[in-house]
Amino acid sequence: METTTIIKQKSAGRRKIEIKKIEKKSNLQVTFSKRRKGLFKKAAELSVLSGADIGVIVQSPAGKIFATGSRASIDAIIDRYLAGTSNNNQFHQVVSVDQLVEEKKYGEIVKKIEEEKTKEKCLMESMVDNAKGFRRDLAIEDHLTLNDPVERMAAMEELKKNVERKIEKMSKAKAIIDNEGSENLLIPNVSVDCFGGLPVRYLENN
Amino acid sequence: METTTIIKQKSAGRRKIEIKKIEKKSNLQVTFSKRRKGLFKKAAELSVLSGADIGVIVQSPAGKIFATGSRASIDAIIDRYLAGTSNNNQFHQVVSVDQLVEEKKYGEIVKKIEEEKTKEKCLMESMVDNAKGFRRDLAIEDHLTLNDPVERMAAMEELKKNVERKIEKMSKAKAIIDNEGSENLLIPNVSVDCFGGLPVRYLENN
DNA sequence: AACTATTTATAAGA
DNA sequence: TTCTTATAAATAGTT
Repeated sequence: METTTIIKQKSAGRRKIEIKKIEKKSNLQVTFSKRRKGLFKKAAELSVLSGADIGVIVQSPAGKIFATGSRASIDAIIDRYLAGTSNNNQFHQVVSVDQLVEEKKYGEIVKKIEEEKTKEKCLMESMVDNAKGFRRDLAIEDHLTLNDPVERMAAMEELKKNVERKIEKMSKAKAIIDNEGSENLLIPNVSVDCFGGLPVRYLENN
Repeated sequence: METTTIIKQKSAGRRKIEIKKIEKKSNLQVTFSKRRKGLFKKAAELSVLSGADIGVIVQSPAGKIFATGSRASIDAIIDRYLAGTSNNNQFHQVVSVDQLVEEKKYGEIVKKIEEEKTKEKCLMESMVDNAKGFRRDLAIEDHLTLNDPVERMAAMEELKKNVERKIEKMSKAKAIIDNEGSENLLIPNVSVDCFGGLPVRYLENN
């Protein structure tokens, strides 16, 4: 007597897909859901493992917005992002005096300050009359309890005040550079990249 | 004669790790680098596959900042993020009239507008005197060519103007609600979550 | 929502 | 840093 063993495949299993817009609406919905969740998990893991501050914001095709961020609040990250600048591939040097002091690298501090001072001086001289090249400014609030137009307006007013404070700060910074050098204008290194629309080019070598 | 076959393991292979701060500095550096790259790849893939707008910003423990964003620019995302609000778990309904029109769901449009109108009215009435609960406002610019204090100041001025425009817009929105209802105040659904510091809680059920 | 075969990401090691 | 490889983790298609 012969027996036939039928192994029933319960699933076809994962298949490779091409990374391009999913047209089938039901598939798109479920893929968005799965991968959005996966992305947030990866962000959280990276933050915990490395201590990095991370902010992620996603808007689904249906217009629903999801955001996640690390402990230091997106605010602090954005603030530093705003303070930092890049010009094509010519980045400013990362300088964190506190960190260097902690590592007792006083020589490096002096060296970096001198470098920054030179850079800022050059930039100041060459770009005073060339400050119109920006196109976009972003405003964001990450608070959880804004839920009516009145609150939102109040938040906007607050943001406006914050911007004014930042402008004041930058004015002082400019004065300091003019008078004393750029010791108080230490600038974090910023790498910015865009994907979508253009070919995907996430940072490979930084 | 006997032969002994030695199978040399070229690598120990991947091992499971616990998701907690990596203490060994060299490991942390390489893990940050790999996972940051992986995160950006995932973000780019999600954006392409689903057409979602995505912004990711990461600051390494060393202070270096990386950012990536989808085609519609982080600006547009943040703008909608700012327009949208959430109150604990009581979210506004996603309403995209264009989308509904495309799907010829006119009945749903009317229904949703009515729902929003009711919600806004309730919120307006109950929260007029309670608009002080926010704590943070964020300012960000994602332009690549700001590279000196003068340019940054100019950007700040521009941001200030944008904020003023937004306040004006919100004022108009408020007037519209008062006079006509909330048809022009369709609010995206916003889900915000924080990880790090607090226990990791990325969105499981949304 | 679950399942699972596969693909993809990645921890160590070289 | 860059490469390899064993293994862990994510996920596409199915139910």
